[in-house]
Amino acid sequence: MLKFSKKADYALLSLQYMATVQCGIEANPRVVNTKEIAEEHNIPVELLAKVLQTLSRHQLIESHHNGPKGGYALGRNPKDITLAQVLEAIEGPLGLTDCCHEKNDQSQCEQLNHCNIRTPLFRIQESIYQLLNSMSIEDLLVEETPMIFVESLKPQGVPS
Amino acid sequence: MLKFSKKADYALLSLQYMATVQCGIEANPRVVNTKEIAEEHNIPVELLAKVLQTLSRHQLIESHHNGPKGGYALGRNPKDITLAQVLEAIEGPLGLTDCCHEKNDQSQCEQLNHCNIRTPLFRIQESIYQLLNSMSIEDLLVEETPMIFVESLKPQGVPS
DNA sequence: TTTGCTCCGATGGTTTTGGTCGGAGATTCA
DNA sequence: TGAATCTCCGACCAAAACCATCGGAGCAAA
Repeated sequence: MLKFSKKADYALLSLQYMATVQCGIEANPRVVNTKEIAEEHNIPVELLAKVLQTLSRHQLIESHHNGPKGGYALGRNPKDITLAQVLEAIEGPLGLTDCCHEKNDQSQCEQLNHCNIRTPLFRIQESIYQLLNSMSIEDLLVEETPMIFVESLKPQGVPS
Repeated sequence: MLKFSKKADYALLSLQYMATVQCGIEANPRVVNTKEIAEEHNIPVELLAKVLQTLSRHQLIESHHNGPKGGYALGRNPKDITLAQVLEAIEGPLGLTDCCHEKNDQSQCEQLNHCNIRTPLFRIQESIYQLLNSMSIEDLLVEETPMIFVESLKPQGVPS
């Protein structure tokens, strides 16, 4: 359950790779192209191209179409690119249920006219979003990422 | 992104409903049948039946096949049924990435032989699991539920 | 001018999901 | 006993999402 799409995986891998190239040992801000990332991680080139295009369209990376030396580079500091932004760009807004982001007021959700679980689920969703928004691409670089602390939604603790 | 399946929604709705019936105003532990839940929430009966069967198979609810007065009832205290258990029963184990629960050691994931994002993602996944495991069916009740009076013991018509 | 890149749209195949159907077994009630 | 009603199980189909591919246009550097 709650699986990322492969596109999302590819996006995260690419961003992590670009971050290591730009902020890693070699200090020169190099531009990487699609083929390089694809071969590095064994990803279909055409699909990865679409992923990178999407990221570029959302200003998460910058495209340098400079002919043979063109490619992509991070648009911001890795610290300023959160996982929530990446996933939202690739997979759309976070929504555990269908009735989350209804365009109109009570347009749909006609199936669950007696829906009593909306509010608790919204709270869970909000917590997950905070979680994803608290981690950035920079956090993917360090070997041992610090443990994430998530406050329990329940007032009192639970025996787990 | 990260959307629950409709089956999962139906499962949560059903469990919440059964909890209100059993632990609500009327103290008699009544058994509810599939049709009642389906009509209450406007869910296809056959699909809901499958969901309830799955929940029963995972011991989250108990089936009472007592002929015309048969049905389902919660198998445990609502406090002891966590959302993680429900979702895991319906949608399978939690796994953000494909390489999460590989059977063998390094069987698959040949695509991402240079995968550097595994560890951070595992931590996120663990946090989400803790989150889902910290909430129970009981927590779905405490909301300001719009008085789902169970006066509709014999649901006749769909309330528009 | 040629090469190699980004970019965009369209398309096909595969998997997942939502939903349906029919039937077997068990129990209650008349 | 027989009819009705329920759980239970497996198979099946249609729609949607997803993965992947292809072709082509535009642009900048060599």
